[in-house]
Amino acid sequence: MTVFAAQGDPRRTMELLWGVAEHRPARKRGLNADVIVDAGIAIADAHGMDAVSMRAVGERLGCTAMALYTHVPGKNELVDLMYDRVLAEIPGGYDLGAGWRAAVHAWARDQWNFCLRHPWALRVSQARPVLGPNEFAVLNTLVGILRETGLGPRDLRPVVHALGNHVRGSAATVAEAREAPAATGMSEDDWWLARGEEFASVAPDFAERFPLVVWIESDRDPMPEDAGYMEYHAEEAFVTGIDLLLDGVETHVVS
Amino acid sequence: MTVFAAQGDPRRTMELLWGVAEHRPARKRGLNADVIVDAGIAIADAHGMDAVSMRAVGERLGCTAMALYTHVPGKNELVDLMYDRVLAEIPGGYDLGAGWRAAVHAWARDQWNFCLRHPWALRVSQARPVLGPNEFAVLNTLVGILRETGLGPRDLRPVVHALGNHVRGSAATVAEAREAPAATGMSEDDWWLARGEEFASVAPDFAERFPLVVWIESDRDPMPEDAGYMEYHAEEAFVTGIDLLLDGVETHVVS
DNA sequence: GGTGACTAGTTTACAGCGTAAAGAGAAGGG
DNA sequence: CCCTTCTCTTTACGCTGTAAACTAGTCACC
Repeated sequence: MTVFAAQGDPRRTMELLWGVAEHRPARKRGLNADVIVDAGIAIADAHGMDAVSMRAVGERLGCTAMALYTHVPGKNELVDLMYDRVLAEIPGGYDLGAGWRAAVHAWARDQWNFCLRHPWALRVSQARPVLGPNEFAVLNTLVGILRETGLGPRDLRPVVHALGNHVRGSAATVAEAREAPAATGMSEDDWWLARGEEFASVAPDFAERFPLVVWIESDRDPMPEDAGYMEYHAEEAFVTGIDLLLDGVETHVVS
Repeated sequence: MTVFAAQGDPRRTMELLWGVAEHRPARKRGLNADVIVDAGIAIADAHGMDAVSMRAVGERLGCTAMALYTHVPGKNELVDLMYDRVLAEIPGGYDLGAGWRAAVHAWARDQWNFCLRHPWALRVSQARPVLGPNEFAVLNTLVGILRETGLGPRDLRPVVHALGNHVRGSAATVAEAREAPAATGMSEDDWWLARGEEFASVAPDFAERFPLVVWIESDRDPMPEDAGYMEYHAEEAFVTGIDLLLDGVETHVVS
């Protein structure tokens, strides 16, 4: 399920996001939006987004699924709140002493780590932003770094998009590679082995049909033994890709 | 639901993908893997990935959901087959007469159009590739263009990843923006309006808290009236982002 | 203090999902 | 003609988000 930003009762959701919901201290019996969001995050971190069901969250809190609806408008809104909450982990200030390139790399690295710590966050739609405070804080920080290039908003907007796409895309590959064994009941090695065997028998003329695929996959460094195939190559492509983008940015800076 | 490449009976799935399954012509009563895949694609194109259920596919073909299991191992495998089938639409040859930059742009444009024609294809996991013939054909084509740069596999692999991430990321934003109204029952304009109103009341100090967000969003050309907000800006960022990447590639070519 | 309003939480129910298991009915070979 | 084999249907299970109705506990007020 792709998760869309909340549709029902936008006011209530925004109030919860920005923390201006009137905190009803009276008559609280333990349950409130905060602990529900925490429980959701704990489940998502441990077992993935698909494991986050209203029943599962309720069970973790010792109540029924329906009890949650008193404090949270619905599941979509719960996911929005979870998303904005974890975004707060991302640091807000980067040292610009070593130049904007180094700062962007540090930012990208933090973003990457964040995505792997909370892979489910990658499933929240970017098309209808959650519009929570921490989402803006992250953007504000990145723009603060990029402004050091001396470029203006028109030039920097595509950079922001491209960086975000690259981080999210690379991280998604790794995140899915990690989720897959649990979802399919097959480890990465087993999967590639099983696929590879079938592969040879089903497409014996592979090298003739796709010579350039063989070419692009050639000339690789040997992989560390303990690394997952997809994971290792995705991380490599992630770092090099950031550099590629920044090389492109630099060509505009010089001019 | 993120769709993972098939786990059950890899042999059968690979045979179906590569078309070497023994075509059982005898005793066919209309139903076979091909028409099932076509029906799935038709539903997905018209109503999105979430509308593709075994029951829905069955209904479109005038049979029950369970009848499909005779011809297709399961839903994950059906989606894999749908994915590889539509990938065949992507052209296989690009004119290199105008240089590799123009060819990459043409490739990216075709890829972009493909993603918007079949937005559900963006939901197929990249971590466990489907390994169908058309997936390799697309890669083969792109590498054929990029090799014109004169760079080797080690340099080009990150380029392939970054291009793919950027196209997919940009297209996903648009695709989700188009899906969202149906999923949330609220048009894009209504949604932004409703959110915007709450926004002002809930975060009146926005400009002071996130000055750089305000800055980066400034200095925009006026938007065409008939364009969706997200859609318009995502396409703009897509095209400019490709150029940015290629600028980066070019710095390596010259050296 | 009694009483009505409000609120938090439970119970039940519904329509949808993927698919396992078993049965029905037709086609083809001996 | 019978028996095997294959296609398709029926039924069922456990899962999902959440609407609706109900229960119980707390507070304000006459």
